[in-house]
Order: sequence, then structure tokens, then C-alpha cells
Amino acid sequence: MTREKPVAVPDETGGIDLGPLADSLGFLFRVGQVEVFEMFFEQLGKLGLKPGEFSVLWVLHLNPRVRQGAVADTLRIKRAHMTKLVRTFEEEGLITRAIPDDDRRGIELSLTAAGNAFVQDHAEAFFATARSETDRLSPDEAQELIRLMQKFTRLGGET
Amino acid sequence: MTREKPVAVPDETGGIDLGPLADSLGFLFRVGQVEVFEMFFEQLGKLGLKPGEFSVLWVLHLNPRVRQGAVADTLRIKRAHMTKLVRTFEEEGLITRAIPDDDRRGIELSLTAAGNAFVQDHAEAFFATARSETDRLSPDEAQELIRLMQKFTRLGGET
DNA sequence: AGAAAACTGTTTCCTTGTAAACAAAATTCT
DNA sequence: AGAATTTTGTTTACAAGGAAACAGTTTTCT
Repeated sequence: MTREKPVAVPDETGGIDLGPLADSLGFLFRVGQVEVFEMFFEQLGKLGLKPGEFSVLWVLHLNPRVRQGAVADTLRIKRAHMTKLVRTFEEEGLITRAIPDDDRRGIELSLTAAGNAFVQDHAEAFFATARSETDRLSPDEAQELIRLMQKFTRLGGET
Repeated sequence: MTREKPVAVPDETGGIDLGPLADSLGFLFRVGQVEVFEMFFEQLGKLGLKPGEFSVLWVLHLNPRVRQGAVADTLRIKRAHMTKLVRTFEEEGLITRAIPDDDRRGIELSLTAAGNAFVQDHAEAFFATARSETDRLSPDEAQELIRLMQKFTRLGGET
């Protein structure tokens, strides 16, 4: 399993040979996420906006009265962690929790007026930054990358 | 910033509308990484193999006597965290640390015999799993996804 | 030479996220 | 109906990872 031709991968790694690691999805997903994260905070760090937290509020904005577990499953947040996020948002007055009569296990989340205002105030900057992250690629490449990632994550229908 | 046509994104989200979030690289990178991680542990969890830790040992295998900070920078691990990983590996007898005479700030890492054996023993399974992660896409799509992620992360030369 | 700046790794403290056991409610299966 | 199973969310205890301050070493700039 030792590679014979370290020549094969011309990279920007400061001379470190990664071998087949540079072709592995797990590694590329991780590096990509770190990279995007850094770009995000360079542009929006001053606002104290965090991608994960905003995503939750955004989903509540588009899907009022959604179940908290459904949000967790969709955003790939563990339910134990979701509990903490929800409590924090509630303490901050951004969301309300309601137990529906037809299934008293679940909890339906909705944005308060303050929560909606928060989303309205930050959505433009958030998505503008998201769009600017594709600047490293040509528009065609960016579109294709998004399509392939959506297919891989099964988020893009049957594309 | 409220969307007018929730119809636009046919997804596998259990009916939850994500809007433009489903097109954002940050979100897709995160979901992709979680997904790959889960696949990895389904297949290799029993071995106690962790992708990040194995990657460090793999890089040492291909690049003996590399500086610990260079490994951290390449794998996008923070140096503070790298210190902990290195200490653990050393305690486990997998690596040795050496201070070079020409720059006594740096620390050069190398695998011990046990470290090399560990890499030899697990490399096949590790990269087989990595390859199998592309099964959700056609071979052409997988290759293109890897190419685009490498370009995005600047790991793929000037492709 | 000597002070200032930069680099490398470490430590401490803190945030984020996870795993496992749990409790309440709903569903399933006799 | 009633016991077993499943679902949903919570709690607790912990692991992973990061930020900031620090110390030793080298480099840079007078």
C-alpha cells in the first residue's frame, strides 16, 4: 500500500505528498468545509453570525411550526445538540415552542417577531457570502459542483 | 429575502423547504462530510479507526521527518490540536519526535516500526472505504466531483 | 551586537458536538 | 384492553476542536 510514484499528485501542499488521500471524498469534504468556514467568518465574523445557528432559524422561517427533530434530521444536527440550540434560541426570545395536541411527544418550533426580524436582517448577507464562496470556480464549474454534491447528499432530487 | 416559489427545490428533506440553503457550498460541504463520516464508521467503526488520526499517520508514512506544523497546515488541523494528537501517538508508541539541529523550534515526526505496521495494516481498508464512498455517483461524476473539490480546496494543482 | 519581529509548538480555558441512558407519549401486536 | 416496541425530546458525562496567551528559537533591522 506504499505508493510507487509520488510524482502523480501535483499539489499545493507545501511539498507534502498526500498520495490517494488527496482523492478521498472524506478528506476533500473536510478541507472544503474548513475552507468555506474560514471565508464565512472573514466576511461575517463581525456580525457574530454562525452558519449552523442561522441555518436553523432560516429553516424555521421557511417552515413555520416544523418539528424540532425534523429540523435536526434535515440539517444533520444530532437531536441532543438540537435541544441545546433550541433552548438558547428560546432564551434569546427568537423562537417559541408549542406542543401539538395530536402528538404530545413532538415540539413545534416557530420564530417570534424578533426571530423573523433577525432572519430578515441577516439573510441577504448570509446568502451573498454563500454565493461568493463559488468565486474560486467558473460559474459552470460551481453549478456542477453544487449539482454533484446535492446528488451525493441526496438533497437534489434525482438529478 | 423570503422566497416566493417553494416549488423550485424538489428534495429529499422530508418535506422541509431549505430554499437557497440547499445550494450553498457551506451547507453541502457539511452535510457531505457528515454523510461520508457515517459511511466510514459503518464500515470501519469496529477497527477503532478514525479518519483524522489515520490521515496524520498516513502523511508521516509518505513523508518521514516532516515538521509537525506542516502536517497540521496541510490537513487543516489547528496546531494546538496537533500537539494533542502528537502526544497521544507518541504515548502509544506510533511516532517519534526529533528536534533538528538547524532549527530547534521545529519538531520532526517519524513513524516507529509499530507506527509503520499500523499504517500498513489499515491502509488497504481505509482507502477501499474511501473509494466505495463514490458509489452514489457514476464513475464520471465521481471523478468530476473530486476534480472540482480539489480545485476548490486548491489541492489539485491548476486543474 | 542588540532590540524588535516572526515563527513554532505548548498550555489553559472554552465552545461545539456526541454517546448513552432516560422519561413521556404514541403505536403495534396480540 | 394491555404489554411490548417505537418515537421524540432531554439530561448527563465526555470527546473533539479552537482561541488566546505564553515560552523558546530564529530572523530581521538598525
